[in-house]
Amino acid sequence: MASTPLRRTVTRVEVATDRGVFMISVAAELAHMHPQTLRTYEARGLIAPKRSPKGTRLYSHQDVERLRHIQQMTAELGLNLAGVQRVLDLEDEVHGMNARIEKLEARARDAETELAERLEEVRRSFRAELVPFSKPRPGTELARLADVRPALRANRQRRGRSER
Amino acid sequence: MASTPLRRTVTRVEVATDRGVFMISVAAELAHMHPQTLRTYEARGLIAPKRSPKGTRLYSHQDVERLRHIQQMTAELGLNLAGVQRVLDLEDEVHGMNARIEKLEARARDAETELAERLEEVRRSFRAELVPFSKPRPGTELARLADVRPALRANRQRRGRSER
DNA sequence: ATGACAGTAACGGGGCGTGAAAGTCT
DNA sequence: AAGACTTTCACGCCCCGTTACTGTCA
Repeated sequence: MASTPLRRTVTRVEVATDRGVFMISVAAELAHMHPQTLRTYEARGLIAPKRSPKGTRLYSHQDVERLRHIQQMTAELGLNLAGVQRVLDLEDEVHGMNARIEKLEARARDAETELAERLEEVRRSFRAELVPFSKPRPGTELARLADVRPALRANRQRRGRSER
Repeated sequence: MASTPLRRTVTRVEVATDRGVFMISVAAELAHMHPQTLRTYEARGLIAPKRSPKGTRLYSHQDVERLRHIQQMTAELGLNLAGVQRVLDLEDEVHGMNARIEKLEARARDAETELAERLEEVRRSFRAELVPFSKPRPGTELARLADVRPALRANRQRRGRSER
């Protein structure tokens, strides 16, 4: 039986982050916690692992991440579980608002460039269809239409005042 | 000594909300706390009352509000002080973000109505100076210029897709 | 001299992590 | 039969609100 020495190999597996794959002992070790602590957290509603058909808890990658986050709050910052619960709620809220802000910023930016583009387009069409045309008499609507940039500038200033 | 019976009267005073006016015993009573608890909170950095020239703590109306808020978190929700600290920070953040969202929403709304107004104005000027004018031939730039609303509508839809 | 302030220190109840005991399933 | 899961319960540490003691000032 001169067996070849055992060799430790490394494998890589693709798993959905919300798929329950770790049993409680593994999840506890990954999160540096006591298994019983994980059960307590579940009873408190801080975490909700899936269950196997046999009833054993199955923790997903996301669950482990959450556990680590909780561990950091309790061990390093000294929060109790009531505090953890509240903080998790607030952090969710903050993330939601951040996403909202991103979208609003993009929308505001779009609307402004849209405005500039549209006016530019109008100006171009105007010229294309009426050329050749003599320079509009100063002070007329046509004169203003011939160059819309001053309006845009005034526009930006007006908004700038009410901001930040 | 047939003194007239004492009569309790009510007075009203205007005071800046950040002006230190309550000594510790009063502030403690207003917040339903023990005076010593207030000193502990100050040592923990949860509250920062002003000081009189003699060194006695002076709590403002805002301070009392904050104390009540802390009291509600510890007594009703069961947070410990570490949790309170973190929650207060997060709540500040949420308030700041809320203000930011308000401004962004107003700005986006302005930009959109601005766009509509500007185009409408262009259209009106156009008509005013060129009337009487025959109906533009369909498919020409002039036909599109004569009514800008379809462009606006398409515009809104395009933005709508990338939203919420 | 009384009373409210200041600070430091000790008691005590409750939260929570850990460990043990007992049952079930493979 | 051994081992890992399940639940329930008890021990013990630590946080923190309260109380008590002492000193200072008006």
